[in-house]
Order: sequence, then C-alpha cells, then structure tokens
Amino acid sequence: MNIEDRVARRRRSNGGLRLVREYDALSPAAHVRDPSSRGAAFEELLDHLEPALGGGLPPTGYVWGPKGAGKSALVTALFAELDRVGREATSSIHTTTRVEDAGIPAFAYVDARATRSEFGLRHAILDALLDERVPKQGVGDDHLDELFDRFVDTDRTAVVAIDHLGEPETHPIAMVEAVLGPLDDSISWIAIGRTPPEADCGASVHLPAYQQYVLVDILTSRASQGLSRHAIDHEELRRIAGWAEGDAHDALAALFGGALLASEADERAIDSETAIRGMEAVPRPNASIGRVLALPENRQRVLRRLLDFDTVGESVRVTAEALSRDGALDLSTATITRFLYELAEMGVLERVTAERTTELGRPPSRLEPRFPTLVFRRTFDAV
DNA sequence: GATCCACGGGAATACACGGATG
DNA sequence: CATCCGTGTATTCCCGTGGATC
Repeated sequence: MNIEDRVARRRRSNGGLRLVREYDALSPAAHVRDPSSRGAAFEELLDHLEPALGGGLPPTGYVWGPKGAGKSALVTALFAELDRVGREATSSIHTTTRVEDAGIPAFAYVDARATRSEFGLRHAILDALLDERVPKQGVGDDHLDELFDRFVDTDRTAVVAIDHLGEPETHPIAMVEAVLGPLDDSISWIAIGRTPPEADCGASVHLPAYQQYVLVDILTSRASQGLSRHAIDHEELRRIAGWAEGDAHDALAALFGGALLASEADERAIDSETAIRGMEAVPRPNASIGRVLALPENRQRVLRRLLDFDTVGESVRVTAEALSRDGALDLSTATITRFLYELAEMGVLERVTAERTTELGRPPSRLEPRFPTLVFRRTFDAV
C-alpha cells in the first residue's frame, strides 16, 4: 500500500467531521448491491430466469422502464448473484472446470454504452463470457465467429444481459437479435431499454418510475452511507424526491451536487438553499451521467472545459473558438465545433436559438448543458 | 500484412434574410 | 406577387490517416 492510499484511508476513517464521507455512495452511476426497493419486479425477473437454476436455459426477455427506475441496479444485482450461485454449485459438484458441466448457465452483463459498433457489441459479449482475453483490435469479424463457435462447442450455456439498448448512441434491440439469435440454443439474453416492448420480443418486465416514498427511502439510505450524520434534513430529501418525480438518477445527482457544493464551501450540512442549487445543476430532462462518462475521452474533456467557460449566451462558433484558443484541449476549432454539434445532437448539450448579433446569415444558437454538471465535474476531476 | 475504429480536418450543404427578377 | 439569387453564417457529413493489436 502506498503513501497516498494510507493517507486517504486515514482521512476517511477520521471523517466523522467531514460532510461527504464517500461520493461513490451518492453517485447515480453506482448501483447498490441489494435493490430491495424493487421487490415485485425482482421476483418477476427471477421467475423468468428460474429455469436456469435447474440447469435449463431461460427464454429471452426484456426489462424496460424510464430512466432512473432502477433497471440497471436490478439486473446487475440479480445477475451477479445468479452467476455467483452458478459458480458455487459448479465447484461443489465438480473439482474440474465447468467446461464439462452442463449445469447452471453463466450470467454475464454487458453495457451497450461502452460499445460503438456491432463488432464492439460482439466483442463485449465474448469478453464477458470468456475467461480468456478477447482481442479488440487486429482481428476480423470471422475471428469473433470462431470464438462464438468455440463457446457453443463446449456445451456451455449463458444468459447475457445487455443494458442501455435503444438509446440514441447505442444499438437497437434488433442488433442483439441479429448477433445472438443464431446461437439461441446456447446463449439466451435479457435486453434492457427504455422503450415499450415490441410485439415479438418475448416476456417483458416493466419497471415504472419510483413511488415518491420509495425514492425518499433510497435517498435516505444513500445519504446515510455517503454523508456524515445529520448532514441533511429529511425534509430536504423529500423535497428532492418530489422534484425528481420518481427518477432515482436525477434525485441522487441533485443530492450529490448539493453535497459537493456544501463541501466545497466548508459547510457542515446541506441547507435548503444548497439543496436547491444541487437540483439546479441537474437539468431536466437530461442525459444520464452514465452516458456522459461513456463518451470518448476527448469529448469528455471538451465538456469539462466547457463547464469552466462562462459562454452562456455565446454562439457555438464563439464557444468553440474560445475553447480552441485556450489551448488546453489541443484541438482545432473545426473539430471542437463538430464535437459540440455532435454532443447537442445526442442530447448531452442543447442548442437554443440565440439573439442574432448581425442581420446577416443564419441566426446562431448557444449551448446549454443537459447533464448533471456537478456530478460530472467531480467524477471527471477525480480520475 | 490485416483488422477495426478513433481521430481530426475540412468540404459540402442547409438556412435566413434582403433584394433582384420575371 | 412569387420565385430566385447572393451573401454570410450555421450545421452536417464524409473521408483519409494512424494507432494498436493480432
């Protein structure tokens, strides 16, 4: 253990006075291990997957609901547990590898946000399924074909959860069908998305937005993990929950933002005004922090720099020129401009028509962030 | 040498407007 | 009056290059 880690640990353990004990506990991107607040849906999904516990392969399915309804939390928690159970059962019966075992399927989770093409998706699935390292570069599609074939030939089975489908910059559900459909004797899948199920996508589990009192519970529990005692009034948590309208992502983002502001101001608690500023740093609707953090690194750098520039009211062109002139990004104005338009296209930024500065030409637009700015700033800077 | 794709730059196109044209 | 055109700006789209890996 190095010196930094030792000091950091000591600081944490001595953190009774510190307002924020653990930002991760407040982060909307971190999922808790036990999503107890989703009991009914949990049972429903477990019913669907139950054949696996008897060694069979469950049918494909679809989990859907609005942003911040706990879909990812539910599926990651359940899949982690099922995979653990499967490995345990396997190792207790056989001393050899599970290759010879026709028992419980493997459970793997793939986030489609981290993939940018069909090749990428296929790679991610293989990577989650196989213990060996799967080459990401320097191989063609047919090499991936081979790896899939080899998996099937070993008589192993698996259930793959593929999260965040059907979002602007991920893939349509049909792509999963195209990739895994031919292998459905060996690999089943659970798709996860926001849109209502199509007619032919099999059994579906619906997670509607959280009830407000459940959301208050979630906030309370996260606050007790991440913040010092009495850091925030219950009343404020209820207000945040009400404002978030059932979206746990937004509620946590607001709490996170409030905590960050209070902490930076050396305050010992999050007062009402700070809580409001926390909420104001979460535009609605917004692109979730997970989407933003899944963007290529240089896009994130542009966004981060953008937060430091007070370019509100300035046109895209002026903003891009300022960012380029600044030099920290080392990108040409043309490239930054293109990035800004792309980010606006995918909803991470929003273009709003600005006042014309000249009578000539097409009127400019200015940019507004459409993501939880404080959560992003803190998370980006922490890396 | 092959493969995939991120990257970066800039060309091409769209748009808004006023004024010219038929 | 309706349409086209020129001009200047905003926005979109395409393509070559190079890195990393096998």
